[in-house]
Amino acid sequence: MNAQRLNLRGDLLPPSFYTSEDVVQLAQALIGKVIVSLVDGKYCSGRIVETEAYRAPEDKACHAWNNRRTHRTATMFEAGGVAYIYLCYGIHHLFNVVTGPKDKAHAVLVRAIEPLDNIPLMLQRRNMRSLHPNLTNGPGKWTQALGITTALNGIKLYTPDAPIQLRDDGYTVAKDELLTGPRIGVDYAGEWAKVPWRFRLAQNAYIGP
DNA sequence: CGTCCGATGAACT
DNA sequence: GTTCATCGGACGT
Repeated sequence: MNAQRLNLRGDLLPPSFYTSEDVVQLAQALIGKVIVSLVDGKYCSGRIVETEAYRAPEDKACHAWNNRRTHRTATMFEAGGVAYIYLCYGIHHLFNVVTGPKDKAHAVLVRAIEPLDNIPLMLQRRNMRSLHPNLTNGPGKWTQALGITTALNGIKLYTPDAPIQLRDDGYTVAKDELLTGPRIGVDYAGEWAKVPWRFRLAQNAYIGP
């Protein structure tokens, strides 16, 4: 699909956006950015409203904790700007933005988006009849709505014809609109379960509680 | 090879 | 509040 002809909203984030070693700051910077899906020749998009930062080697909640390199975690060690997508509970495809330089296993989990373009397509993929927050208000829900699966693990997010793209349409987030708290579902990680690395856009209908 | 279990979601009571 | 679908990864044997 030709991304130019589609007149996608905003500007593609350049590779330099992803190079910072401060994954916690990048998790905040990604709030408000647009994620575009061009899967199966169809276009849809949404605005990122909830993220979490994961940072190997020290972060015990990170799959690459202690710099564990396996077939699954290999993608996290690549240079920033690629997708790390893995299967959770055998059902859900969870999407992360890999950040930082090569061999630093840092990533931002996108937990929720606000739907923007082609909502009928998202409803169809989710087997829903009408717009409701549970269309895209969870990490396994929004990926289903956008047609994202592990088949796209490792793709570059910054090329103009990529099936998943991150874009900046000028939307800005004020400091007092950014909610901060501990990450979800990582109780096994001891002290690392408590670090405030989860970020949400305040007052948005698609964020989790 | 066997077992355990997860960065979840949906359908229950 | 609870249960469970469903499967690849991780790890021990």
